[in-house]
Formats: sequence, structure tokens, C-alpha cells
Amino acid sequence: VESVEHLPSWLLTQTAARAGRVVSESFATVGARGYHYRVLSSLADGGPASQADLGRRTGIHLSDMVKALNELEAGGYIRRVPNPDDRRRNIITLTSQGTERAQSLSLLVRDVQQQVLQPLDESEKAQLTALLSKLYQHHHRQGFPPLPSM
Amino acid sequence: VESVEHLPSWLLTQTAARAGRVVSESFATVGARGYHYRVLSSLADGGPASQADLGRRTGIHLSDMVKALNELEAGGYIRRVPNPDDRRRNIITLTSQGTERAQSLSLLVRDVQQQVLQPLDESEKAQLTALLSKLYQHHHRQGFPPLPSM
DNA sequence: CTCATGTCAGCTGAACTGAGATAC
DNA sequence: CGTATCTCAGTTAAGCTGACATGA
Repeated sequence: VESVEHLPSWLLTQTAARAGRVVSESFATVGARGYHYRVLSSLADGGPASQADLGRRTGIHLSDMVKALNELEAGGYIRRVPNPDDRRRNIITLTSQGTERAQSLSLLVRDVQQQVLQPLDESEKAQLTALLSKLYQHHHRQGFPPLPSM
Repeated sequence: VESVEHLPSWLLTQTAARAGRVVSESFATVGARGYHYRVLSSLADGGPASQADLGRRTGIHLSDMVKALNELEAGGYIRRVPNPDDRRRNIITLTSQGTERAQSLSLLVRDVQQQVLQPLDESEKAQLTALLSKLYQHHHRQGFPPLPSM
């Protein structure tokens, strides 16, 4: 039995837990959650979309998407408009408040990134991002289902 | 607002979620959980300990440790013996079944590692482990409290 | 009929919080 | 006294499952 602390999966989940905690705490100070940021930035980045599309873009389950959008709608950050071309769907759009919110949360995240990755120099940060990206791409595409709504 | 998919913290939590899921599913097939493995391997690796010490070694909270040990004790994998030198403490020891269990779970994890890290070659795996280890060490020691029981 | 969409209620493992009893 | 250990009850965000009604 080898030491747990050298297992990549252990290190991965532990550092992720740290990072997630720091991000969550940071979001909590302004009354937001991770899902809010992901949805808002996806809308700002990729434009209006249906809820199902948003789920695919962000990796958030449809059922969770409903909840997140309820909260964002209550806060005045997004609007749900029925899609006339397909009456099953809503078109989710950012309000002006939502655009501002997306920007301020984005700044928040940028600060937190530096906090989490502080012990790494620039080339190491790039390395880590590249490696994680490789893993993410691989598991996202092949071998595993495209995540939500399956 | 930049794309979420290039943020290290996003990649970190997403890949960790994948890894965690694969590990969990693998454990579930033999009726175990992540906490079980961490506790058993810590005992096999570092020898008998009090519950609080185990918590520090594994990064598991004291309250969760109680639950995990209850389950492991019910399965016959560990024993709780009162410490005569300090009657607040228990001495947690592995049974022979627990030793076997630690080994079999360890093999399971080894397979899962390869599954998760499959897209990376050997030097990339080593890089990733080194980078994560650096982050883990940093956040474990300085800046953040030593995790459980604080 | 099949499939996609949106909604709702609930579950899980992991991490964490707070309170209390006991013993150092 | 303060501190450490163990236990128990509860909370959170994230990810996930199943069921259902509606419409393409």
C-alpha cells in the first residue's frame, strides 16, 4: 500500500477542493455561486441560448440549470423569453445588470486564480493549464458522455 | 469576460470531478467509499493512530472520521481500542481483513489512475503530479489552516 | 411514436460547522 | 481553568437521477 499523498487523483481532488473552496468563499461575499458565474459568463461569451444549450456549454445539468436560472432571474440578471420558433424552448438573455455582474464576477475569479496558483511561476501555470486541458478534453469527448441531459 | 474553459480553477474542479467520479464508481462496485480507502491506506502506511491523528494524516474532518470509522468497524476492517495512556483517545488498528481490504482497494485505485491519466505520457504524468503536489503543499502548510479539527 | 425541452423533487459523497460530553 | 478528543446533528455546493408535461 503506497502513500496516498503521491496519487495524482488524491492531489487532484484535494487541490480542487481547495480551489473550489476559495472560489466559493469569494463568490459568497457578493452573494453568488459557482453556477451563477458559469451561466453568466457563458451568456456573455457565447450569446443568448436555450437552457439545454446553456447546459451543454457549461457542463451544468438541466435540473440544476433550472434552479440557477430561477435565482439569476430573481436577481434581475437574466430574462427568460419564449422562443417563437420552438415553443418548448426559452431564450435566455443577459440583462444589463447581468452583463455587469458577469464582468465583476470575472474580475473576482481572476484574483482568486492568482491566489490559488500563487506558488507556481508563469511557465508552470501554463503547464498545469495545458495538462488539465488535455485531460478535460479527453474525458469530455471520448469515453464519457457529453455530460448533462443524458 | 473570458471563456470559462481556460480558467485553471475551472479545469481543476472539472477534471477533479471526473477523476472523483471514476474513483467513486470503482469503489462503489466493491461497497467502499473514498474516505474508507483514505483511512485504511493511512493505517496501513502509517500504522495505528488516534482518530484525531488519522484526521490530520488524511485531511478528513473529525466528524466525518467518526462516521467513516463506524462503517469500517461495522465491516470488520478496523478496531477501536481505548488508549490507556490517554483515556480520551482511541487507538485505531487494522484487522487482518482491513489489511487485505487496503491492498485490494489500492490495486483498484492504481487501475483507475491509469484510466484517468490515460491521455498523458509518463513525463506529463510526472509533471502534473509535481505541479499539483506543489500547490497542495503550499496550501496545506502556509496560508491555510491544517484542515481538520480547527 | 420518438425525441428534446423545461420543471420538479429527491439523492449522493465530500467538505464543513457547531454543540456537547469527557478527559488531559 | 483552558485545551484536546470523540460523538452527533445539521448545512452547503456540486453533481446526478428519475419522473412528468409539453411540444417538435
